[in-house]
Amino acid sequence: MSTIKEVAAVANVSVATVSRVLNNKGYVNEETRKKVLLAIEKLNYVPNEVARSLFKKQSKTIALIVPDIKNPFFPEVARAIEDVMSSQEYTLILCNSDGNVEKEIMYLDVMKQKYVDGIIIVTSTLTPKHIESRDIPIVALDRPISSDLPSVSVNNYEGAKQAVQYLKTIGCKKIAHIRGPHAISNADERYKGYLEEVGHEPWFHPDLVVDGNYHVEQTTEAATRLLLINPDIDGIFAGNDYMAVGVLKAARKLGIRVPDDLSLIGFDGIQLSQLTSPEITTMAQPIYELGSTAAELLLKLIEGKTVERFDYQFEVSLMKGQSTRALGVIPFGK
Amino acid sequence: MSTIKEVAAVANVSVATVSRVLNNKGYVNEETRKKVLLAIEKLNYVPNEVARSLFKKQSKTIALIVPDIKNPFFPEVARAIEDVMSSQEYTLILCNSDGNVEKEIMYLDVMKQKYVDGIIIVTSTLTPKHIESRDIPIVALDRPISSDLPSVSVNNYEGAKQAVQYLKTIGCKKIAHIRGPHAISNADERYKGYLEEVGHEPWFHPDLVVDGNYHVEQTTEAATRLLLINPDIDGIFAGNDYMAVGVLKAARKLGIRVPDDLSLIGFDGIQLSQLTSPEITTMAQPIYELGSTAAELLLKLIEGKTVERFDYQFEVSLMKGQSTRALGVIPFGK
DNA sequence: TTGAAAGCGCTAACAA
DNA sequence: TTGTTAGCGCTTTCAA
Repeated sequence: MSTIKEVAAVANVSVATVSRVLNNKGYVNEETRKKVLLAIEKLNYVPNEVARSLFKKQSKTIALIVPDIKNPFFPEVARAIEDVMSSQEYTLILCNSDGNVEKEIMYLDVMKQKYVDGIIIVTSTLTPKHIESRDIPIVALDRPISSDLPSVSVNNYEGAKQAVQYLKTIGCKKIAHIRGPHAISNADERYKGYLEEVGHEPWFHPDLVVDGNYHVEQTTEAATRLLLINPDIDGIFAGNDYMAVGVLKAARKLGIRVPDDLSLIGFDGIQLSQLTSPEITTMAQPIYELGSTAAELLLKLIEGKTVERFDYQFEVSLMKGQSTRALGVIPFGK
Repeated sequence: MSTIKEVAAVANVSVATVSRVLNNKGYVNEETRKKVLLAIEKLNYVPNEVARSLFKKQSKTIALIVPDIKNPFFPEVARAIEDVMSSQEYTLILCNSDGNVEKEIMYLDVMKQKYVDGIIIVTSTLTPKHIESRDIPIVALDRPISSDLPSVSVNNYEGAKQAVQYLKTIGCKKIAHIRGPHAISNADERYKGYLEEVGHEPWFHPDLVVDGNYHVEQTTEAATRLLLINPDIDGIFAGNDYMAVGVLKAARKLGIRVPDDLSLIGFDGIQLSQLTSPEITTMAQPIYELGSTAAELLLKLIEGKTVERFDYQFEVSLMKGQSTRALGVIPFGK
């Protein structure tokens, strides 16, 4: 790999001149520019980004910290983020925290050491203190950290209400909820939305809410128990699509037909929801847009531009699959 | 962020001494070391990795180039790679190439510019020439580039044969194959394995092989047509689990019962194969091990260690799900 | 055992 | 319009 010095030597100019043509900055004679370009071509020269970073104190690199890239929600946002980043010549570092504070902090510090220009993080455990003390642009994704920190998420509460309303609309008379982890804000919001819609129904009972913990296996077990104890449940709102899959498995095992006997609605709109049979009706987040918005917001923060908004909250939309009864269709045998 | 200079000033020593204690290199008096450590503590100092990189010509960073992180196979390897990398204090850059040569080359060059220490790549289009001219440690994952370039993959041919043999074992009399893209080596190998097993059967016909192109929708359509034209097909070997999902959707649409009427086997063993109902029987790759092996191999290459092996080829193993008939069970109505 | 100083490859004052 | 030079923060020779 050749250096700017070598280019300068070949072109018979100073390194400053080479730097000028490289960055299109400052005056440089057209003749000279050509000479330099020729030398660059000849030596197959590309500037050393590390040296540039050292001087400029920025690396054209950002980090994405997620709990686990294997969770199918995250590859979708990661792809969106990488798309906008690479279009701006930025590079994306991927980190898996397992939702573990120590790992999150470790990554934060390592990234800072590497002069990473900014960070997008999905966390339920980090506090504003952790962030502010590190003074590096950060945007929270999926789960806001605090109201005065940049974040991109969806209206989980409203979305959950709409999900349950839809189940009511199609005629469900007893609706259960498989909820996500108590420590995660979006799971709480969705739970609250559910409660708001059904808490005052005569049939409502707290036992209709069970923990799925965002896991398929745990959900399958929990849903199996739930459906065994309450055979009259005819609607389930799963806290996310991943858990909805678990419900589907439980139903199949028990011989309960979806949607004939049981209507199921999920949340997220990840690709997986469209891969099951039946396809899962879900409250879809604009996942790609979440990622790209977070990326663009971070970019603005990095470039010191004033941002008009700090917290973006998108709405979710009903995506009808085959896991819910069609409107007005009376199920067999009822 | 404080610098080594400031630490030196506070500790009242030279920067060289600070560097020595930082790196545990060269002689340094126990007293002096303590002074320095104290200063470091006091200033909350962490060394600047970029400056280090510039000097050492290495960045403790590697890149992973995959076609698309949204393809559920890749998050699983990415996680494995990141696990071993982060345990060695390396950082992982993620790139999506969409299987596009131009993008692959672009990323290769950008990574080189960033002093990335090595690259793990999943590609069907890059040639040895592209790699060698860039002289940077590279290991090919999932798809070997050439026999003399480091690679980690599985025995696709053998795996495919075993898949088809299993379908025969459980009594399938007419077995079709949904194959992956023609340009991808592993899809070809799996196709060859299938052919080897059934090419000479009296019932075999080239039309039993259709293109799924590693896409769910395309597979659903192709499988629908296939099953409509050949209602006597009782076994399908899908080129990967992703496409097997498509077959499942087609079967459901047509009212064909899996596994009662049709036995289905996939390839890969991604998590998705266990999320469908029925769960898909598949030839499972040791995905995590593939990733971690690639990572370890790359690390050795980076550190200039001699490697005993350049091409790792793992075996796949049958993972029984519910998409294939149980051995010896005669299906209803036959 | 320690420090001075050169240098990694680049950018940007400043001077010419 | 161009060149000289200091400096980004670090490591490592070399000399003391």
